[in-house]
Amino acid sequence: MLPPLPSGRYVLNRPEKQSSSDQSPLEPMVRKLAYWHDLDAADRAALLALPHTVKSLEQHQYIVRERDRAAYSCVLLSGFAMRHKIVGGGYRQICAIHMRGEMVDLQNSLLGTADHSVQMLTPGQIAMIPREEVTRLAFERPAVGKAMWIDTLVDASIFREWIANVGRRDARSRIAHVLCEFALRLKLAGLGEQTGYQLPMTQEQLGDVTGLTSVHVNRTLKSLEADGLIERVSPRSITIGDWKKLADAGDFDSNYLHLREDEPALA
Amino acid sequence: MLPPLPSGRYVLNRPEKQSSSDQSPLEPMVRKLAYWHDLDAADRAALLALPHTVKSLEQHQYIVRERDRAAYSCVLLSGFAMRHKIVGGGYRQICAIHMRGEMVDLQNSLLGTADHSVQMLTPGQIAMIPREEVTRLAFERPAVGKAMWIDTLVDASIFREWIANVGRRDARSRIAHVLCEFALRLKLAGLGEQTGYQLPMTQEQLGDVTGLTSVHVNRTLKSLEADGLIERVSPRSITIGDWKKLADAGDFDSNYLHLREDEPALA
DNA sequence: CGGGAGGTTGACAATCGTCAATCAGAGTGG
DNA sequence: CCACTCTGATTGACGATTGTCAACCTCCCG
Repeated sequence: MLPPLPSGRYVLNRPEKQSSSDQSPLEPMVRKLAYWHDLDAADRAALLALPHTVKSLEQHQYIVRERDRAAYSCVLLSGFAMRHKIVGGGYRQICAIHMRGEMVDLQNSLLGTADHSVQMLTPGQIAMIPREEVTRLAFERPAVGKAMWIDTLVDASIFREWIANVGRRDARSRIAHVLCEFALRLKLAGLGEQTGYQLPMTQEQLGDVTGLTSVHVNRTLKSLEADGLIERVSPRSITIGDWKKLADAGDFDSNYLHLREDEPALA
Repeated sequence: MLPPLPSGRYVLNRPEKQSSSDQSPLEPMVRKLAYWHDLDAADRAALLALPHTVKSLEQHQYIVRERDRAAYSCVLLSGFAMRHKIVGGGYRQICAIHMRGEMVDLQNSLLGTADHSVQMLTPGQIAMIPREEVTRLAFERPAVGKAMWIDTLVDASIFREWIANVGRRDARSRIAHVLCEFALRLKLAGLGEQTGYQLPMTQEQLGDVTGLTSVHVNRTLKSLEADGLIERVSPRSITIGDWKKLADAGDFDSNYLHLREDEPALA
């Protein structure tokens, strides 16, 4: 028996009645996986046929809490989420930002207990898939399994880059670097342009991403703006005036995102 | 055709002649994978039967270089290795330390080009396995595949902890934290005790792990020693006098290592 | 005995955090 | 329509952790 679902509003889906339609809520996940590895029609159909429950979440609502034993794998359908850890003294470190189509806890479903929390940054929706269904499919269909494996490896590559970012870059470079990363990832998810986008987080959260205080984030953003690398008409809107200058300031090289070579974003 | 092997001294192995012996160089890898997921006799035999070439490496020799296209998956048989990234300004960040039995580039074998370098910290030996052999086995034998997948997920969990370590802890906590992590991991690999071990790196490298300068690492170690949390008879030897005090100082909770519950190291 | 790598120490500088006040905008209720 | 409130952004003054520079020491090895 699966444990009871967390509280919230639910929309039941009957995948067998809509799996052939591209309106399935799981469609963004298929698109993301197919980006990493070729999936044939049967692979895609099997993914769309995964039993799932769609749930609407409010801002700040938890998807996974540290030390949970997750029974579901969750796919983010809309909105933004973050992974974070709380360290001694009550400080928080955000170690990943997730957006539409990303599988939010493949990690927690194969491992026993969650080693960190996942929380909504904005309101949004998730699809909950029983964890055994995901692992079963991964081994029944090698193409699907490889795509998922690659997906976890790319996540790990981003973790490594973030270690370098908070470990060895100064505040200005850290901020510039994450602004570049977000530009490319939002564009890939169809949620923004490389030349500008809406930041889905506060300056305090940006501080928790970069290991800085919100005060210093604020000063650094202002300095980047003063030097003409970015523009901000409202606090959350980022316009990248000169990509090359921002990428230089952030020591940014998109290699670690493992984008496909036909991706024109590498400039 | 596989690309030519890098230069170095080689020892050819004939796995079919020794796969039933526990003297196979791949034995430490099997032990590590079996720690994550039950492997039956056939799984173990299939792992030991993987074609491989043993190679001796000197200190500082590279296993993988950033932007390489790796054709082999490497298993560390002896010695220590590190993953690192070079950031602008020539600073280096070490993002992982590896020891006996660990698979050093599952990441780089499924992904195209390496996003970081892997380099020997000490002299040692690796086994090189053609990458298709590894992925083939992972999907032919689900238990092996799951063990490998879990292995990459635990690596990712450690990356996340290191993001939090360099992002949100002060120098004293960072150093204490890595000293605790090394104690447990060295013990698990049978290379040390939880109460003390030989650190396989210089203070400068410890600085590259923690995002500090070697000077500050030195002062911090001295301070930990002055407070009785550790002892050092020689610069590289670490004796942990009071595990609880060191773990407290380092805000250390072994949950993220995903050790088995029967592991007595959790104290 | 000489050379080199790594460890140790001190003086000083700089980045970044802390504290605290103020400001701006969105939503709410009267 | 207008206080009122709350969250997040902005700014300044000051302090502290950590980096930089430079010297010296210690040990190992040829």
